[in-house]
Amino acid sequence: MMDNGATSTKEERFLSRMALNDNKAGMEGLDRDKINKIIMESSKGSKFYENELKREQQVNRRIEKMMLQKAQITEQQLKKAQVQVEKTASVLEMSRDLSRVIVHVDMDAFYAAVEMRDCPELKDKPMAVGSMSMLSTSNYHARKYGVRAAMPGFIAKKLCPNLVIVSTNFDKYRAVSDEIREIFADYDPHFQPMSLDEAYLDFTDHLEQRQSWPESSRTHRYRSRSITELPQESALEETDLSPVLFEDSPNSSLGLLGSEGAAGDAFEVFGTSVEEAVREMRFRIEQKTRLTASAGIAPNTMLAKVCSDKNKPNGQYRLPSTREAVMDFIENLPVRKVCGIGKVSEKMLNALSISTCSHLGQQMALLSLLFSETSWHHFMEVSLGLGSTFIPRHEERKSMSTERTFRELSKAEEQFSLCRELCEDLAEDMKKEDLKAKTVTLKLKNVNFEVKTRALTLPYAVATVDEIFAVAKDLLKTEIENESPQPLRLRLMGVRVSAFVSLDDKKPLQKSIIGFLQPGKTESSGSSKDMHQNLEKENHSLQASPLVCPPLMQKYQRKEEAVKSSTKANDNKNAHASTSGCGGTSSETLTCPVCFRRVETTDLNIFNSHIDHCLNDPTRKPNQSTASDSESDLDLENDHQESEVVHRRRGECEAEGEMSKNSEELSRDSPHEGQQSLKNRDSKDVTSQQPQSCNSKGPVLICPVCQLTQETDDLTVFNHHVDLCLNQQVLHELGGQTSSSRNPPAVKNINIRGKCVYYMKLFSTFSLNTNPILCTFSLCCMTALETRCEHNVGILSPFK
DNA sequence: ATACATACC
DNA sequence: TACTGGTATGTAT
Repeated sequence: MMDNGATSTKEERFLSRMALNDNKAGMEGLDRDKINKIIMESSKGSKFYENELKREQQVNRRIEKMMLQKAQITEQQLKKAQVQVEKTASVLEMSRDLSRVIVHVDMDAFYAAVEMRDCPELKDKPMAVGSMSMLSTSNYHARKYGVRAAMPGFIAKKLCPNLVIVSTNFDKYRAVSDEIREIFADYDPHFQPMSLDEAYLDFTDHLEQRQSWPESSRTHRYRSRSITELPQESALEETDLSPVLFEDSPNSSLGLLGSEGAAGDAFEVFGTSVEEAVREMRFRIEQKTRLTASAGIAPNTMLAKVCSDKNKPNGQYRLPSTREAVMDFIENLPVRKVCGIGKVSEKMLNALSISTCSHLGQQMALLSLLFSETSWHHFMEVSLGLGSTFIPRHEERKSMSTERTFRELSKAEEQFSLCRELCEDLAEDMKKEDLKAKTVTLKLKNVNFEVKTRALTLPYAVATVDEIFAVAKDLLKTEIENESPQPLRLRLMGVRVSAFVSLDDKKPLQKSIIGFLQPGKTESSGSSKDMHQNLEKENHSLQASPLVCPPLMQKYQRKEEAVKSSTKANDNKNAHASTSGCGGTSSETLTCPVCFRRVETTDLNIFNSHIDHCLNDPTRKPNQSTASDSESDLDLENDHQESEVVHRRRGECEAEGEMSKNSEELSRDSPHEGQQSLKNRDSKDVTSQQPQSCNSKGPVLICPVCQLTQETDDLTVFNHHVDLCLNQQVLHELGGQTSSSRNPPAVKNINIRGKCVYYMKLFSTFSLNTNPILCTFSLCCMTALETRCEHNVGILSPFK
């Protein structure tokens, strides 16, 4: 009886893992039960099935644990969590940025569409790209049968016996991808490709310019059919493939359309609205490639991604940039649609009766108690309809790997030679990108589909076949020995390298910080380009997450970029300052990133004290100091060093909004750990925060942003104040016109903060253990940085 | 740092 | 017959 019960539960739960995923476009209204039955019948008893079952049970245990935890939560805890969550929400809310226009473009059934285009026979047949073992994608016809990506071909065949399976032609897809990317670049030169067929674009700048474009610049011709390589089918194809016009287009210029028959001369004029611009882009894609794309338009990437799916295929959807529209949109959005919430997260959330984003918002307090900080922060952003409002430039790669699946391989000898082959392939790939890595990971999957990884990090970097194989071989050998006298029965082997070091020098980091703080040194120790690269690298080691960049700092980036040109214009002056000013003798001094004065020491501890002082002393702020000429030069010089590197870097990730957010949440959300230890670590500095002038009664802290004293010694409260203050200042500053000389304080403060943050960043990189804490605010920055570095963030998503 | 899990295309 | 491959990141130890 018990057995029975357990078995039936097993089966039932198993379904959720194994069953058809019909949340993709083109899969609505299918006979799920029938499809699932076929899938089950095809899978049952296989090793794969058994393994999936095992994993499913693991997830179930995880859920049970979570439910147990949930049961132990008291009303009081929940209430307290609710307060925290609401506070965090209000801070997040303040950072909402609806000013950007983000577009997510996604080709429709990409590989399948390419194959259909090139083989008209396939046009009205259900087809898929891949193999009997695995499909990459299927056309919409096949989707009606439940055939979809990531399904093995042999099961797909059972669902749809007439299915035609075409093998992949990656070179072709890459070529098409290059074509569409050319078009993307016209709308956003910094667009971010997510795969061959998908990209995020920031349309904001394009739209601004577009307003003043003449019609001629917005006019695009239909593909000239007489030149088409496939003349006889092209007429058919055109009607077939080109539902270019959409009812939703606001000012559709139907009247200008050429007749269907007339080749060559037909053209269309597109308007200046977002919809028109995106429609134009999709039109051009189709004319150029004879393939269709779908797009989503929204104020951030997370939403844009969801929107692009909404009217797929060959459609687009715009989510207006108002809070109301966003919240309405989110309301009934299934959590599974959100990038970053997959099968498992969905199941866990479902167990808590959460299936839509509005549920997510309603249950935040609970979620904050049951999930990790990163997770619930992500949930929180999702529930508020927040996401990344800028397109992060592509980060340097963090790993490279190659793996192969094969029929059972049990002989050690063969395993070693396969391992070597993999290393050869990998070394070749590494060479193409000039990479050297310190970590080698071996991946093994046995015939029961159990996956194992074994890694080793070396004190040096490797790049050649022999070097990599030497490590991989050892790892493999250990595994074989562990299993002996049984052989390892493998079905997959893979080798991955990670922890890359930059090929040129890879100097000790300590040197770089000195270099950075010694303006003259840039010139003397190498070209500024080298410096740039060094810093860039260090930067990358810190760039935890390319995904979620908070709105505020994103703004900085754009701002800094705007400033960059003017900074560059000062290059002459800078060069002058650093050579004639103090270039040669600066090896004994460091430049304070707060006051920009030289500090005559090379002792970082002393220097650190100076900065402590500076941060707490308003008169040291450059905008208030009596900026003599020489100081201005220093200032510029400093900027010169930073212009290329720091400014970009700032924008990239160490977003200030994120910092305040992180620190804010960190300090409150993990009272046991974060806040407590922070406070302990900081107690001395809190005291030092107290203004010398005001050594009065109650505890007082000075806000580094508004400079006003805050009558509290509660770091959480103070922290919150600083966050609010910062947000307000930044928003105000950015909301207003260009920073006229009328309004320097805010700007200056921001800059100071930027440098301060950067400074902290360096320090956290170099693990300077002595006096790492400069002041409460810096601590927040630093903590936030550390948090970032350790936990990364995602997404926003997609990604955040 | 390592291992394993989740997610995305 | 037959359930991928590549990359990044989150979670746990």
